[in-house]
Amino acid sequence: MKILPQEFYLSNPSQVAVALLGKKLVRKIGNYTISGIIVETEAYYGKSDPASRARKGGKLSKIMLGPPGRTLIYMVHGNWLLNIVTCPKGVAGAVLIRAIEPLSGLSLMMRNRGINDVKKLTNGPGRLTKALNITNKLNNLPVFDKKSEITIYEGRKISSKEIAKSFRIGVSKDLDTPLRFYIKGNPFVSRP
DNA sequence: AGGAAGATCTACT
DNA sequence: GTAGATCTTCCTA
Repeated sequence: MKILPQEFYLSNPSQVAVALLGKKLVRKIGNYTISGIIVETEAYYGKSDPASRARKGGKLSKIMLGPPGRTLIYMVHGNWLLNIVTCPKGVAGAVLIRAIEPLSGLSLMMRNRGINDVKKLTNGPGRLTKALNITNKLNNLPVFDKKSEITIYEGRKISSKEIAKSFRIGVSKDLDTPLRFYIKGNPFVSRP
């Protein structure tokens, strides 16, 4: 299976968010591998976006302004959230991975989460980072590099008919445009 | 040094 | 459906 090149992440956040649906997220831990299909994403912009962390400045906005195709990880309400940086260097943008459909490494995920219910394993941004054991140590890693602990590969082709969109979830101030995208009818999305 | 906010989760009714 | 726990980062004094 082919790894996605860095150019894949050059375009604007909402385009990349749609394109990431159906792709395969791979997490390597030592000799073990956990993988899943991305089924739900959200797009975030720069300072024009009231919900974006780039607005506050600091270390995170530096990563967001950096080159695309890198991980951006940070904590909210005691949960780590996984994002991928988009847009060329100098432009702020990111895509939040909200949910995946587990493919392999199920038993390891269950151990990390402490539950046995597969449907609740990765159907939320904080849940999936716990299942994949993602922390801020993995910040700023290139996901287009085979050697990284987090990588994204070509997955299943998704037709535009299968894609649904809505407003973002949990944000205090949203924009006028729907920026959340998910695969219609998939049981692993956080909210139908 | 202290405090508040925040793109959430779980448990309980 | 709602309440409370959660913890890192950034802002202010």
